[in-house]
Amino acid sequence: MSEGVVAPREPIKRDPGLFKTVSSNRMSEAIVEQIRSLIRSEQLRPGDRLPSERDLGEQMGVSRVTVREAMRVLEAGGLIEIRVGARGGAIVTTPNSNKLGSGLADLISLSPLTAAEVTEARQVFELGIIPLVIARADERDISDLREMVAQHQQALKKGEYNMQLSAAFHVRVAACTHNAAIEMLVHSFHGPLLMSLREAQVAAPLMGVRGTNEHRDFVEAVARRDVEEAEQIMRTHLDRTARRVGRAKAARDNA
Amino acid sequence: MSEGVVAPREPIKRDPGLFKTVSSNRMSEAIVEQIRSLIRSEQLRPGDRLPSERDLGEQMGVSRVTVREAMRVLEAGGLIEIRVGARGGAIVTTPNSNKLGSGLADLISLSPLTAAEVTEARQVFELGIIPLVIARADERDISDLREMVAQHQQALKKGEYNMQLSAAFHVRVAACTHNAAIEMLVHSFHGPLLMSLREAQVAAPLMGVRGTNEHRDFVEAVARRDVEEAEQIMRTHLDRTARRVGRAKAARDNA
DNA sequence: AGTGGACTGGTGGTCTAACCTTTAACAACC
DNA sequence: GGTTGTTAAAGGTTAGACCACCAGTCCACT
Repeated sequence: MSEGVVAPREPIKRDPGLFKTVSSNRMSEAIVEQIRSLIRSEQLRPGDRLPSERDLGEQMGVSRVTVREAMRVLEAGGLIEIRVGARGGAIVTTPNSNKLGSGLADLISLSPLTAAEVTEARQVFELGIIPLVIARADERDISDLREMVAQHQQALKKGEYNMQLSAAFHVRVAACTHNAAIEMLVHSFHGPLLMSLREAQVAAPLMGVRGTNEHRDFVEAVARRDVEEAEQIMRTHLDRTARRVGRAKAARDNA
Repeated sequence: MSEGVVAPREPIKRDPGLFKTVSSNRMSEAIVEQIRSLIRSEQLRPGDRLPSERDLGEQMGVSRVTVREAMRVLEAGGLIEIRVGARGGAIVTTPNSNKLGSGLADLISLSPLTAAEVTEARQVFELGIIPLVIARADERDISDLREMVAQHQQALKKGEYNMQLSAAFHVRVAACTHNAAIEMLVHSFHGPLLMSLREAQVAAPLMGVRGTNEHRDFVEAVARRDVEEAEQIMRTHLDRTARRVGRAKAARDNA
């Protein structure tokens, strides 16, 4: 009797992402979504200025505090920039990989990822793009790279070579793919990584000489469209970095 | 006369980062920094509950509104989770790749990247990790993958196969590298991609059959530790996806 | 004529003090 | 024993006020 009738079924568990879970019933969140979608649909473009908090609140029928919370979220997400004072207000930012990189850096430094893991991911990626680099690098790319290497070797002689320059080289190489996503990823790899490698750099000042030489050889391999050689050089180059990360970590662990 | 005397020099431009630009003066930002550093230094650990907004404001000598803005920023950054109701409050979250991935997805989807670019980056990365996958996949990984493939083929028969399942497979493959950074990256690739592919999926219902078969073959290649074969299969698999993205874009452009 | 300084209006930043909504826990009731 | 109401604690929202900041304007003094 008690069993047969309309068994009290479990709440539906399948299709967990079906009902757009959404809402959270937070007005500020709704505002965030609205503005975000306006930006996404390009009805709001980088450089545009949003109405003032007071106006926005009035137009949307919410209080200023609620609008402000939405602004905080959008600002934290790097979508808008907020300026105070006359002619201030919220301004839609041009999304750049810097923002993305710094956001990434924050999350990475707070996440349980180790520098070794990130380095390995970077190795995989930077090696993987080499065929694309070689297939797509044009004259401009190659002459840029050659010039960059020359400058770096100059800087090295003056003792001004540093990780930033090295990072710039790797980013420029990635740019040879003419794929903004790849460039951006490599760019962000070199953000948090720099932080965790700065200590390592001090302990390994020789990196500069070998590193820049490898950069030079790599560029020439690209110029010759020699995939094998380029990969070989880059693999060696990145492996050394990886080992350095490993050593830095070991040193820190012992300290 | 008027030229020679104490030329009105330009304001000093060198050392642009000398005066540390005085940060923000925003109290809420100071609170964010304080709590963030508490989390970073592990004085606050995942699962810990922060004091209530009212208490926090009292302890820090600021109003509740200000505390709330800080909470919004921390929440947006994925550092805390906020629950309403009794025993609610701000809880330090365990940083997981989901949070990071969704943040990434947001930035990617708002940046001027095309689906094709992201897809290509994904191809590079997912192909690049295959040697690692094969080197490190253990028994557990392989049996998990086999089981997953079986489930997906079941789902396919019932017409319940979808992009989410496919994405889950690729993420599980990445997890075989036992590198959290790699897993996270692949995970985040499959966020925005899903969005841009949903339309494509409707137009290409056959994907499921071929796709799951390729998944199956790939897993067996991994089980045999056959790098060449695995790479070959995955390359074909990803190429088809890439072409589908291209077609979807073309269709959209024509519409 | 040119410069410096005060003024003004609009903007974000913060505060106060209230009220509403949601939720877990507990107590009371059937 | 299970359901249901109550309560207290938490976040969510509102309204109104005040302050700090900043660009532009204008005026007085040099």
